[in-house]
Amino acid sequence: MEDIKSKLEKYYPQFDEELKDLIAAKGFVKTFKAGDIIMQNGQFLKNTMLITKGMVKLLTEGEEGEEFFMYYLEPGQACALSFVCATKNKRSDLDAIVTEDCEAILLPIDYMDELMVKNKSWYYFVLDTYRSRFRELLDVIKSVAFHSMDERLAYYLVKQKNAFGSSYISITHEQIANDLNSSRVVISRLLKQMEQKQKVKLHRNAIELLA
Amino acid sequence: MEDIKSKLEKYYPQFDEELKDLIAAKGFVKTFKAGDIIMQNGQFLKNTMLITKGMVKLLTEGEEGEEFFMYYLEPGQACALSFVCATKNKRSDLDAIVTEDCEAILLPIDYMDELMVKNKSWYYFVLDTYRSRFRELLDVIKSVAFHSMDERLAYYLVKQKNAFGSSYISITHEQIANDLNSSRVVISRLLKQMEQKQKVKLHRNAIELLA
DNA sequence: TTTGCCTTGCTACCTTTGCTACAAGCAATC
DNA sequence: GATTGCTTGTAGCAAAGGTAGCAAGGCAAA
Repeated sequence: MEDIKSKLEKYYPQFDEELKDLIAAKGFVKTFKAGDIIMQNGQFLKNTMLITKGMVKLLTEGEEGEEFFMYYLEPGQACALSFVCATKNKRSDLDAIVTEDCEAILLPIDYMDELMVKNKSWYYFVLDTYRSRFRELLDVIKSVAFHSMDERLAYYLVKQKNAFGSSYISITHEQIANDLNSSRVVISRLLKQMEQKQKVKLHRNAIELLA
Repeated sequence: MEDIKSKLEKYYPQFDEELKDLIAAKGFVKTFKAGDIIMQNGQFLKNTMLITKGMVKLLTEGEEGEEFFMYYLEPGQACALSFVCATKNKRSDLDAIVTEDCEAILLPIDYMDELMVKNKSWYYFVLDTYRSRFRELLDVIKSVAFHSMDERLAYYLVKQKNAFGSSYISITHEQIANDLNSSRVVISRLLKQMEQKQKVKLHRNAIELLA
């Protein structure tokens, strides 16, 4: 239990003592391996998840199983969907896949309503999570609606760089194509052009962002 | 004041007595004309808006002023953005334009925090609004990410039909092109194809959805 | 009635994106 | 070192979507 509390102190310092104690008492830690699917379209959620380690990738699926990358969740962040769905026991709309071995504190959704009214720091946290996810979705919409593939690719690479904190991005062209719902050939083509413009340096299984 | 309360009873029946009384006491009614811009990108929000008449169109803007339609707000609905931005006094990300003369009850955002903790029916309303708007954004993303222009056009027309409750949609090709961030020629082309497939009947300044 | 504006239809043409196919390169394994 | 599989580079082609330009028709104000 003390274990949970120290994790909360590290990654969720904005929580007040009362909240941290409650989560430490009622929550539990769960770990996931890279590749695990921790949430799937259509599934019911029973817990709110507070990420404390690793990285989770959120994506949406098309009718024919196409994927479309939306955003990453890092330590200190929670899944907005788990709030949304929690309250009314609704199904989720997104898939969440672990990209780096991951650890999260799970809190049964039964406590949600009570916490929202009783604890101010939780209330602010939830609203903040909503706001940032809402914003994230808006950015996604803007990028697809207003930008062509080359711009989206550049935006995507920057997002990767920020998420993983390195200009050396380990990824294949194929994976990028999946995330952007494009095709491998197109991505390779555009990356070549970017390389000619000195924007990236291409390696096998990796891309280096220049400047 | 009684006026406000009867409007609330009609369009927001899920509110409990206490909440309706409070809104009646602290809120005020404001009317807007078609074409009015009631919220603009970058603007601070001072009030939460509960629509009681007319129709408001939410759209996002690209860097070069391109528009992109997202969804409509009807009586009984509130702007999720006004919740999001309210709490932390953040700027809005969307534009809201009145498409049909509109009336709304405005409630200063100062009451938001208090209401959330004190009033359950308000709390549920806010979460519900979040969920439906979140879903709406997800649908928008899916439609742009996975579907070609002809499918998006069909989806758009159905959305219009549902919003205005009529298969006879008063709109020009140019306006549709703006909403979908496409071009007039493309929309006219696709509409012609739809007409040949007996899916629509084209009129001047209007489109009739068949079946 | 005439004038002018807006809407729609249509043509020609270009760019972007996507698909198929194939070759070359790297890496791991036997 | 040969085999196998995954990744990347390229070429050729097709479809979708965007641009420019112009003509015709409707509608309304002068």
